[in-house]
Amino acid sequence: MAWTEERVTELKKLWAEGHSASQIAKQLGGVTRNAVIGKVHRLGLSGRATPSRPVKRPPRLARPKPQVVQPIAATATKTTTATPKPAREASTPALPSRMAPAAYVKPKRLGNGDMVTVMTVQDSMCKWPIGDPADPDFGFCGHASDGDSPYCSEHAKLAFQPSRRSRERRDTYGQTVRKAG
DNA sequence: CCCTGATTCGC
DNA sequence: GCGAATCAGG
Repeated sequence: MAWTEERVTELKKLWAEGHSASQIAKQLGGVTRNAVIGKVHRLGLSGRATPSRPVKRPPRLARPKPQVVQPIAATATKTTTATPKPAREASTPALPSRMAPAAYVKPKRLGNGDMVTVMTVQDSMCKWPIGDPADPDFGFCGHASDGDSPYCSEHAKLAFQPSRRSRERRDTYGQTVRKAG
């Protein structure tokens, strides 16, 4: 497929609209995304609004030649192919930068008893939810958790009950909940 | 493993 | 000029 003026125009348009190279290639048809990118570069309109990163990588080495077929030359000039083992780079001295644990924030009385909030709950504290997450007063139990459990011994019992009869219907919990953060 | 754009280079 | 191969990264 040749790059006719029309196709180039379309390419420019789609590219300007922010479509990805693969999208454009798909729409134009007959070309791969590589072709699109190549054309885009040749047209000199490569850097639009870079989707994510500025990406400034150092110059890449020239494309190594695969040299798939290697018929044995009559005049064997190359005797041995030295295979230099890439010496293991010196490992970066790991910085012992360990973040100091956040200062313990003593749960204040929020009018919710011993409850802690999402801001104050932390490790070793029972994370059993109290109240409605949508509620401003929502918080957690906050009692000492039971070992590895995220809950205190009391709530752990509630949290890990064997099974609820059976989950006859799985309607409510499909994949609907995803961004309830 | 999916995707993205970037680059090189044989054609 | 073209685009596959490859790279570098999200």
